[in-house]
Amino acid sequence: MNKTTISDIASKAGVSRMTVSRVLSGNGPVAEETAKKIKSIMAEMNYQPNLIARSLSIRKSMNLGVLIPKTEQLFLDNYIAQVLSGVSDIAQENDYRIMLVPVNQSCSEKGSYINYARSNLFDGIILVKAKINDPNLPELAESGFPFILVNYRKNEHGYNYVDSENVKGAELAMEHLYEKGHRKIAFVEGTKEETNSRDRLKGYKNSLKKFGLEYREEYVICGEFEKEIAYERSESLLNLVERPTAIFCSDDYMALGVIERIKTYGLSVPNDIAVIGFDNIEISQFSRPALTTVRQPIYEIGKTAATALLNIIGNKISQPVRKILKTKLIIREST
Amino acid sequence: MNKTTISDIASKAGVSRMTVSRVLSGNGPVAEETAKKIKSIMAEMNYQPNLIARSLSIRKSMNLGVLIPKTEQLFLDNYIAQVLSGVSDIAQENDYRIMLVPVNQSCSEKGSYINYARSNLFDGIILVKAKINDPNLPELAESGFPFILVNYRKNEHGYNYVDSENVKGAELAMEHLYEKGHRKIAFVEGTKEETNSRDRLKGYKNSLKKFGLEYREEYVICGEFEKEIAYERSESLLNLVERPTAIFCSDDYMALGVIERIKTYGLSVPNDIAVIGFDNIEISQFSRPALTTVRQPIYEIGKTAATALLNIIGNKISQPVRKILKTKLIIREST
DNA sequence: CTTAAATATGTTACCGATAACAGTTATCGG
DNA sequence: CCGATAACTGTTATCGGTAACATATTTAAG
Repeated sequence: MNKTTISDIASKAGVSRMTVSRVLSGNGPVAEETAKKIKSIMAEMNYQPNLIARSLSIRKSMNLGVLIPKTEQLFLDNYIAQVLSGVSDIAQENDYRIMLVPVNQSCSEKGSYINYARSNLFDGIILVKAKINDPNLPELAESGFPFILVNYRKNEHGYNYVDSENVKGAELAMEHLYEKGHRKIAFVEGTKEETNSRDRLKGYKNSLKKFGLEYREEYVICGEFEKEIAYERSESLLNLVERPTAIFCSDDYMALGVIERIKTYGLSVPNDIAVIGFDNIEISQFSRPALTTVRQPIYEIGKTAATALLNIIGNKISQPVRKILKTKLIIREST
Repeated sequence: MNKTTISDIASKAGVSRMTVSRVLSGNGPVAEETAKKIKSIMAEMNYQPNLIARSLSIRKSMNLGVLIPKTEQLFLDNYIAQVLSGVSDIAQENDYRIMLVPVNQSCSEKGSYINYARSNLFDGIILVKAKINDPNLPELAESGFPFILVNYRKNEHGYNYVDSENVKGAELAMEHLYEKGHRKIAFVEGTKEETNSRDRLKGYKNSLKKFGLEYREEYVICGEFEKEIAYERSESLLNLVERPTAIFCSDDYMALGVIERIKTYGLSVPNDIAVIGFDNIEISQFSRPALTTVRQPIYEIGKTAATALLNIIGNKISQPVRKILKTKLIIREST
């Protein structure tokens, strides 16, 4: 399969490569007759421009890099899948392509993905679920390379982000539990390394204060945003003498793990213990009991991030992008 | 952010660009001292090679294109997410990158994605869930461009594929239903345009014959592999005078839709009607009742496809790739 | 009818890397 | 001590496009 190049077309049409290039791009005048001839030759020879060569020439890759923390079976994470859907839709509308880059969780290695910015592979980067102590971030921000954070909030110079109302979302969840009569409410943290996890904890604490409830250390455990870990560690909550009557989990996956563990104790959700999640992933409506949760508009977050990134790339924006999307309580059966 | 190029490094080090290139690739001899100096300058200047330029030069993009049928919220499809996970893992191991390309369902437009093959963007293509009458396929096969089909079987010259045992998988499901005592078994087809859907239908028919059961047209409906459509159309099954006692669905999403519909009739699954799915997507274990289904090793399919594709690209393989992975019955509560 | 502007096309250089070939110097065996 | 080989480095051309400038031909305006 030897590719047809612009030179092949040019020589067959008896014109210079430049004339062919003009037909391709539509810029610059070409005689109607010439253009017609060139077009027919292109069709006949199945010509497709070499996009790599074009990228090199115009100094734009027409690619967006989507960097996601590398985990096992990457895309099974429904959250990431939804973000990707949003990004993909916007990219397509703008003739951009998407390149997936799983980056190592252990973000300690410096220069691990800042190098992608320097590799000319992407015109911009979408960083999903960045970690708070990620040493690449300051470097990236300083470099001026177009990038945007998804679900990571940082109000410093050079940072752009799209996030959802995590603090308020957590408060919504807590209000709901409080109204249901719960006073002993435990909290399952995600990872301490992500801003949205911290924000949800903050919302939890805010609410306790507001309702005049005591903050108890033994009521807070860390589930690392993983179902299995939440399953394991929730044991400590269930063994407490003053067992909580409700458990607020920082994400749905952990909520599912916690519910599973509660069942092993022969306890019922929500009668013995109510459980609420966060995110509203696809499964939450199918699990049993169906999960009460706080909806994040994840697909919209992806769309918003991609749109903003394209604006940054196109220099259509001067101010930093800092968007916070609304969350919403979705009441089902687990509370 | 002006990128440092190989020329910058070369002139700063007082050598030719070629020497720098040799240090980069590790091919060709470079004096230890020179190499050291060049490396330190590269580090100092934050040099990263322009991968676009390199691609043009070596005539390899180091990208795999993953073409998936464009649907709403693309990546929510758990099947695609699992394939992607597998592909991504293998790609990473081999320093390849993944580019996602949603392609229009209406595959009628000729040349829609064959052009990707000619654009030099990819070294190979993974085609997920191709349609039977896709006019691009023969053209692609003829072109000799490296590609592999996932869940599409076609034993013709130029076609490579990875699929699972769909016929046998369907027979496993039918056996299970038969053993459970069911004699009136309905079938919900996926789309007639995919080979795996046809294969499952074939397995259904095979089993009917084997068990001496009559094939009834009114027992077969088409759900287009969509939960909502299956929900709608399953009505016709439930309204039959001789209502089926079991419904075999070509995929899990449709099974979920069917179960939902059965519930609206005030009937119970599995007591009144048993339902079995296909795929074993993530949700199937969470739904209620938990879904009995036929597991496809989707993640492995992705891995296998990517591995094979890389072999084809590297010319390490001369024979067509035709792999069929095993399916397995997973019994839960819906039967 | 002349000149300026618009149209149509070509030339040269360049994007940033690598391949192929060509020197030059150092090393080694006989 | 000399020729041969290996080690090191450079030169030139090329991948397939596009930008900037130059030139030739029309067309329009005065």
